[in-house]
Amino acid sequence: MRLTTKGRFAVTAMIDLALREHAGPVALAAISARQQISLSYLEQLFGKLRRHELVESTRGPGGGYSLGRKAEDITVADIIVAVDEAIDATGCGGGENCMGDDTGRCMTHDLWASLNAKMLEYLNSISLKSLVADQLARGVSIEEAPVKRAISSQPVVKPIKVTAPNSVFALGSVFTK
Amino acid sequence: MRLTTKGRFAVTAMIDLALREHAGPVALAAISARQQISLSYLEQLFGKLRRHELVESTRGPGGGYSLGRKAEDITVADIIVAVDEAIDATGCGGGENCMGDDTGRCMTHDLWASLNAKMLEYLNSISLKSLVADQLARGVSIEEAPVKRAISSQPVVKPIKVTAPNSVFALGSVFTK
DNA sequence: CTTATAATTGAGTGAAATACTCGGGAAAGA
DNA sequence: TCTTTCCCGAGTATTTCACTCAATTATAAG
Repeated sequence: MRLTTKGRFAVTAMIDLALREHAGPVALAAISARQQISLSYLEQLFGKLRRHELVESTRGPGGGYSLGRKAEDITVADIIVAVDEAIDATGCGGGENCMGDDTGRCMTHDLWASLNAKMLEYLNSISLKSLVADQLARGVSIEEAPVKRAISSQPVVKPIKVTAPNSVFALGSVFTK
Repeated sequence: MRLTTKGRFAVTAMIDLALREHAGPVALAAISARQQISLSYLEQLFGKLRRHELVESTRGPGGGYSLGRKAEDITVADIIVAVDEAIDATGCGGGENCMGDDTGRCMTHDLWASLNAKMLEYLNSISLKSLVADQLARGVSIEEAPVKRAISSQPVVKPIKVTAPNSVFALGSVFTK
């Protein structure tokens, strides 16, 4: 597994969805507006989420997405894995000898595998429901999105683009070398 | 903080160094040969490790690198942070409002901050000394590196290049958006 | 002093992934 | 039919990663 801004967006979008799906499907356009995530990008993310059965789609007017199962049965790890397409977590593959030594496994194999397990365990311990509860506790308005200032509906301040991964975590997985 | 193959190489190299520094400085060329890491790349990594005082250098013939402090006082987190240049771990910066909602912090702020803390805590709990002990227990030979096969000293099998990050973990940090 | 060794520095490079956009299409309700 | 909304594949710009190359400085041995 791996965590990028893509995963962060996905989790954010899923929280947004979970917060308002009680009144029927939520359209991506609405999430896009509220969370300031590009619609096209959201479509891409929700395509993956749907294929992993984390959400269900309803087409046509009044349509949108709803959760594929109960919020308490969806974990952060589920979401991340869905959008970031988990890669072989163990790293350096089973048989390959990934180092200069003559021992079978590389010196850091256990270390990374263990770290990976820890992360997964943690992210798996957090359900979407608990994240939603956090938001409610903090008092987010489930109602309509905070409408944009009237006059210049599109503020001149252009959104700062983050093209790069600007990652906090990124750990080698396909340990070819 | 973030974890890439760069960090993995650094940890591997540090283990190698810790394993053999008892007999004086270890040259990068030796580590390069044993761990199959490009010398130029190691130079880059050790430049950073030195600036973070994790290693000390000795120039000239017979020179090389030695640990900057005791192996039990160097953690995996120290090494990762040194080479991957920790970026603001909290993400989405203190004052910036990083979302469409009107609450101060973004909906996932606490989540990532917490995950980051967990990882750091874990990586900080593992000392270089313990990694070295693991290797010794597994029976690595501290003696000379397994010398390359005589005839074709450079095997025709060219090392598989891993240009990409091939990351397991990568989480947004500079949450500009 | 000379020479070889080894660290030190800085700039540069290719590939690949990330973070998107774009455009057309297909289902479903009004 | 017309609009809304999901659906999907292709394309693109920027960045980072992983790594190389060239030149320099410091030190010890001869």
